[in-house]
Amino acid sequence: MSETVRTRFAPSPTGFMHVGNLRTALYEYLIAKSLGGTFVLRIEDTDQERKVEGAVDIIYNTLKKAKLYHDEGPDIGGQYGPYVQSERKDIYMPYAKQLIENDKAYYCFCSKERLDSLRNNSDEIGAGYDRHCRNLSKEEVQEKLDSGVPFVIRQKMPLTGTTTFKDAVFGEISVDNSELQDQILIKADGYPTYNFANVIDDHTMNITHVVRGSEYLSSTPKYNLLYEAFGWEIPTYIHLPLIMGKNDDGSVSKLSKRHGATSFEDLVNEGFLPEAIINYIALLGWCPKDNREMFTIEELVENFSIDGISKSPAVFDYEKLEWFNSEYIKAMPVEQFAEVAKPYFRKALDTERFDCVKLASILQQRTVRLSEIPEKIAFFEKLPEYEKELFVNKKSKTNLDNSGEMLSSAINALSGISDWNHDTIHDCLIDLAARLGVKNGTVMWPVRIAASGMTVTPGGAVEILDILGKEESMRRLELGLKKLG
RNA sequence: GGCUCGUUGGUCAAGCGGUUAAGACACCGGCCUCUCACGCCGGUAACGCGGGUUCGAUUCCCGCACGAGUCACCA
Repeated sequence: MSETVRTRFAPSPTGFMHVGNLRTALYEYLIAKSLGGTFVLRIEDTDQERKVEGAVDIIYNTLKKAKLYHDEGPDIGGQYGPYVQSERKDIYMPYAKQLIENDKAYYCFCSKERLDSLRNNSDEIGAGYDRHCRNLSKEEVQEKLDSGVPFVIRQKMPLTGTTTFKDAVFGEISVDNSELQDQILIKADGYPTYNFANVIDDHTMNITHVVRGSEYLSSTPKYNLLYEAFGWEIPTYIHLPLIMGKNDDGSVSKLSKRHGATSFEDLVNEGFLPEAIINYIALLGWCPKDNREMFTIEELVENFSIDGISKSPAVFDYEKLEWFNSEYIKAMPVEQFAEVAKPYFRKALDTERFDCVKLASILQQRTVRLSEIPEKIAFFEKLPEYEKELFVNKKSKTNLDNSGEMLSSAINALSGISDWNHDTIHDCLIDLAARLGVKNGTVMWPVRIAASGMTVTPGGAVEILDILGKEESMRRLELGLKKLG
């Protein structure tokens, strides 16, 4: 028995990574790493009907992008393998049989139909299984087994008493044993249920800290009864508060697809950076001692502690995530942001013709989600149709008359620039405003409108002209002048 | 419905018997400014209710209310 902390992330390959799952993975990783322990990846694919092709790869990719590197797992091995439950199929049955021998479990031959009718005929919700097969005689069992009647194996719950356990977050929790169903351990197809596989795997993989969502809180006593039946040491439980989503009517419920983008992939597609997502979800249910908010994954490892985990559910707030995202974007060196943003540039324009770093520099302070980049820069590629009324702006003191004058003066002045760059354009236009005795905006507004065809643009007139280049700039200014008549 | 858990501003949350009850997001002002942003300054806004315990409860206990989770051959 080693003393090291071992946690495990045990997702089912469903084809996407729900943020709730990702947060669980994150905390499991943080708990292990902050305690110098080991983080294990185990794939729980005992539900053969819900298998999804390629789903395991999504898990690997997500973990990698999120920098939640596991120490053991199906892809990298380890001394507690195999790490895929379907490959461990044979190890569960002997344990189940051992339970039967010890009178802690029993064969159940009830058909699905019988169970269904049991449910339908009961007016009470959750009436559950009637324990019909619980007291079958040895002979009856043997006879059915011999004649090949399909069976499941159910856990034999104590009918009286209470089961109590201690959770590292929620404290002591007690449940009356009479509340516990005789849950199925081994399904008719021979596969173990999650409930059973989990316990067997966690124990045989030497998991010391079981971390999971608080939806498992009320079923944990069942697992403990299993541990006790085997005489195994009960692990440390760390149940995490749920992540909620806001419904249209203002109520909240466990975050699910109807709340919008709720998988890591969705979020990335919507233009969020993995670092921002991780940083945000780290704070959903955990708070550091010093209330700090910005954390790299390494810093999270340094600062994480179990006692900072909260009990109450947290509503997932896209606006706060957006704030984190914009903070991460702003913190990048501009060249790095240009690289990250390049795929989005391509959606709007020909990246060969424009300076991506310059584009990045005007967008960096204004980007909340990467996905909104294309619409912001589309005007560089193609000047949009626009009404001449856009030239009218009260604050800049421009109107249909003076805008034309400004434009023609600007064209005049700018045409003299031989070295077309940000500074020369800037100085030229500022000088012009001074010469004409008008405020800077009176020159800049019409120029920017003519250059972009938009009232709101990333960057100002100078930046836009610079990126457009002299030739295209002059063409657009002339066009604007013509439009003003 | 039974059981389990939870309850500090709209949201995330600090607080762990005595505080002017932090901070962040959002929101609202102002400044900066060639638009929008960024940045800076400032502002609005909270302890679910009722009983105890205590000199004193947001903090401890009990009820209630509200909310959530869970009651599958899904995980």
